[in-house]
Amino acid sequence: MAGDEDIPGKRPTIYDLARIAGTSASAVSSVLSGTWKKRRISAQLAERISRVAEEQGYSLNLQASLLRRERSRIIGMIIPKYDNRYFGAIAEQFEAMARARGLFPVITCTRREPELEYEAARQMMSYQAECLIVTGATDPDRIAELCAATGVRAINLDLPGTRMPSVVSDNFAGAQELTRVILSRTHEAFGRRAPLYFIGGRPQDHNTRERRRGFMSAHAEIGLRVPDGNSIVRGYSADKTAAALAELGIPHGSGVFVNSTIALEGFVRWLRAQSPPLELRFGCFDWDPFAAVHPQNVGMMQQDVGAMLSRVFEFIQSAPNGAPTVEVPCRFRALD
Amino acid sequence: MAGDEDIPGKRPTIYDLARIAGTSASAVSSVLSGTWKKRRISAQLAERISRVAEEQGYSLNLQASLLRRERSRIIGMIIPKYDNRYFGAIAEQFEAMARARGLFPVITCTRREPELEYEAARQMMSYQAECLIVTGATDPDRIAELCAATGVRAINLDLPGTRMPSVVSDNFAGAQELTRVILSRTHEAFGRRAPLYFIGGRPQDHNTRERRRGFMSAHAEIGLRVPDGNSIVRGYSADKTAAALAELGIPHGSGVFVNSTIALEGFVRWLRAQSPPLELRFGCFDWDPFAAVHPQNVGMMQQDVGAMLSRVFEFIQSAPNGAPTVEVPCRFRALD
DNA sequence: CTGAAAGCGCTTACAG
DNA sequence: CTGAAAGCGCTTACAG
Repeated sequence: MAGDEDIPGKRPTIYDLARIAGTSASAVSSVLSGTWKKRRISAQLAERISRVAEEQGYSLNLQASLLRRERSRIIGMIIPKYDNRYFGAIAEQFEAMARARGLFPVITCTRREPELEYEAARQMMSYQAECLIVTGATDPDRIAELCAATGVRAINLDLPGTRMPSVVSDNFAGAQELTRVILSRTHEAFGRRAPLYFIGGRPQDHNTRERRRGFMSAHAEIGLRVPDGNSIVRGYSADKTAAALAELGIPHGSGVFVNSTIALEGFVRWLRAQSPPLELRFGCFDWDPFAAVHPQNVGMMQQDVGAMLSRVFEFIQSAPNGAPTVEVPCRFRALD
Repeated sequence: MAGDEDIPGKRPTIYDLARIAGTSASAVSSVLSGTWKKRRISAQLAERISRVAEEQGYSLNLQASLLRRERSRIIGMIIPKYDNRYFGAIAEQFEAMARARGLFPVITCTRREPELEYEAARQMMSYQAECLIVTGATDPDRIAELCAATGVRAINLDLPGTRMPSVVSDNFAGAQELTRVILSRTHEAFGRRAPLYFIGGRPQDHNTRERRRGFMSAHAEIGLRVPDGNSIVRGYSADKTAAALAELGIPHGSGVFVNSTIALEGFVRWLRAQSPPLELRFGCFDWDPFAAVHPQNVGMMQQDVGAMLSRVFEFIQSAPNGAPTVEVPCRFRALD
């Protein structure tokens, strides 16, 4: 019992446990990994091994274990932000759903920097991830190529690519519905039908394009033409949005379509700073519980994170050919 | 060139690269890990190896590399939520700061479930983390014990423990300042000085106790006694908070101290549902950019995530004895 | 019912 | 300037 088994700073291995329990490393390994019934190890030995492992504060060396195993069960995700209700919810639910399926989730945050996205994806390959979920990536196709080269299954979430399966919201339909609501609520409140403003997003990105298409379509339905000047599409940044709004000068009684809660942050800051107070109505594509109670907010289009992730895991299982894109409906949420 | 080096599904190893480049695995390893100058390998060979690695889509097997290395440079963090501005900011900044220091951050979300917290900590040991940041843990001392047994350095963040160094906000001073502001703004608005309500948190947890102490102290300063019935401290849950508020019935012209944005979510939902509208003033311990523009919000106490994480990394470097607790000042933020 | 042995893909002293 | 070899801590056929 006494002696050299307690070298400080040195973590015990299965060989240490075997020596202490008076058995072999093979037996220890199979007991600790739960495969001992099929090896028909006696319950007594199993019990002794477990006790010794406990006493010694043993913990498996995952690196060694994974190196030997054929499958890693690691599933990676790269995501632009944590500090945002949409992406925060994605990260949180992804971890829970992965664990529920017996996988080991590893997430890393890439801040919408293409180089970081690529480096993070490479690191996931190094971790031996079996699968990579690429969320909101600036250049998903470049990452797709990397994954293809290493034989890692990859799936886009939030933003689609052309070289791997993608799961995105039905941005067109969602934006169309949201635009209709803002138009009608603005009409109710101010008695006039004027084209809305569209604030936020990147002109090139798929989501912004689709949402603008839905926005335009809802205007066309009621015979309204949207002037080119009614848009501020200068990227996902609250600061830039607020600055641009100050230049634009939105008149009293307007309606505003805000694209993403990130742009909304700049918008509400700007709105709050107006003096005298500016009366208008807005809606936002994306959900935030505090933004939802803003008195001038007519409602928010919530992306269905749970449903999107379910589709992602279905793609993982079914391994479809080509690069199909699945669109998931959004849910409109208002407080009234 | 042609031949068997392109077995599909099999990732190339340094031995494959060595064979193709006509050199040894040792040379490949040192070139790819950047130690080749000190091995005085010819620039020409280094160049050839790099090219072959590129062509073959080589990526390092981190498991094998870490198994062999003496240090992992992995730094783990367990955190209760991602989907929250405070914890989201912690996760995001932690990753960036760890990377800037040449460490590999691994974060996992434990949903305030003590069993998950413990399991996640065990998994970090298995990953060979050199260090574990324990954020907002329900039972930090149990995790401290686990880390001590495996020789992993551990540091508490957000909630202190008695067995490892801790970094927390100065909850007492922050709550005192916030309470003073709410008291004075309520007085300005409604002309009366009445004790505030305290909404949210867990009665046992350190942060809630300290914040209540600051709350009480600010009342005592101006000779106000707070009735026992003025508190709702039923945990961190928006739903429970909203339900409890419905029972309590806060009168017109009151002031409310909301403890955490999680409780605030329930509070604003409840407030918005009141008819006729309830006029009161509130402040919140924790920052949220949308909650900040709420018309009845007098300001928010923002925890200084950057400063807290800097202290955490200082603790990691200095490896202090015992279990010192550092308190970091908060910043009051109002929009007016 | 159990153990000895090979080997996963690296890194690093060691020997030229 | 470069390579052969040992060994990190496991898992898993294989042989009793």
